[in-house]
Amino acid sequence: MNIKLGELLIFWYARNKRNLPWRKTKVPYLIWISEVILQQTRVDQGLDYYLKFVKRFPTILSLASATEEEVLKYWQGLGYYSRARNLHATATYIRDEKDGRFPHKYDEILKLKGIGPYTSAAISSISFGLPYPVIDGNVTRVISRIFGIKENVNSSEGLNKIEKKLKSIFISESPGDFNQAIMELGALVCKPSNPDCAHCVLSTKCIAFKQNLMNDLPNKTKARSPKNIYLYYLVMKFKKENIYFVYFNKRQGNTIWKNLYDFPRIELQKKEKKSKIFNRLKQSKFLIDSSFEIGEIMGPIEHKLSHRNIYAYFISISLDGDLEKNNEEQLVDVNELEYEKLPVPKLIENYIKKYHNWV
DNA sequence: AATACGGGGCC
DNA sequence: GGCCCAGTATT
Repeated sequence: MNIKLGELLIFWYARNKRNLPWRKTKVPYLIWISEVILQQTRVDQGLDYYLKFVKRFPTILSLASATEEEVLKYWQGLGYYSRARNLHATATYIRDEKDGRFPHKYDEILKLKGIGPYTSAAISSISFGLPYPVIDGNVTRVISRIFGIKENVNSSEGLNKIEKKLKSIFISESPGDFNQAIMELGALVCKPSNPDCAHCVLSTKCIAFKQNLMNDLPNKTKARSPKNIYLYYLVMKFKKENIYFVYFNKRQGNTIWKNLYDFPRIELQKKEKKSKIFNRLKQSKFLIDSSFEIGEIMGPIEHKLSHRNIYAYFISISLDGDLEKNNEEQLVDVNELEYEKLPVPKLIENYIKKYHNWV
């Protein structure tokens, strides 16, 4: 008896898989949403977002009918917000151009905004039973260990080897189960550090295990260290008809947190003295013609991203009244109730929750 | 081929 | 403090 490696994987998966909501369906829309949420995101982090998202937007049509702002609000805190913008854009595209039906072919799915090779293969295999193997971080790790692939998996050479070996064990009769099985093994057993080889169904066939290379594989290019930036947010408050408002800024352009809201800000590469900040502040285009009073400064609040270490300061500023609107930034005056509907970056959410007072 | 894009968990 | 995560788009 010579059981195939792929069969072993599927057998293990059947007995050990987690009970996750998107595993109870094959509906392309739901698989799509789950796969996009899980891009660069762990199940634990994405699970609640998935449940709330599909409850509010249960169909392609409901998602297409919503505003992007509301979709972003449901995404708030999850990061990589282009995912949410692309989901919304693609939903409207499918509604308007595809008769509301999700495409059925790998190549068609691949063309959709926000869907790359991984996600198209995942949807194709899980929803439509098409024989496309997925390659994600889990698969790369599992394959490189099983076959002892030492090439840098970030290189095209390494990736080609991964792909070739993966195809050699792929079970095209059960593509969805195979794909989820190998990812599940990567997530639960063949973990990045301290893999649980003692409980791995593949250990006897695993080169990394046999040669004790588990902690050396996969061989990856190490990430560059993040850059420090210093943000000085202007929290401009004023009173209108006995209600307190703050100016928020809808972020424009192709940059971080696009279409989310924060405050007008001064961005610096280095930490500067308060006096220098105040000088910059008084000359800022928002305040140059207004009368105002500087209140307390909060911070720094540290906010660490994969590519940035942000040190954020929040400068409370009391205005006498309305500001003249500035064209370059999209300023909106927002009160406490209106704020609840606005999508904001986690950093801003943290500040508001912990430190901001509206009056 | 390299970089931007978020945020959280683990060691 | 670095590494990694059910990646994609852009340069």
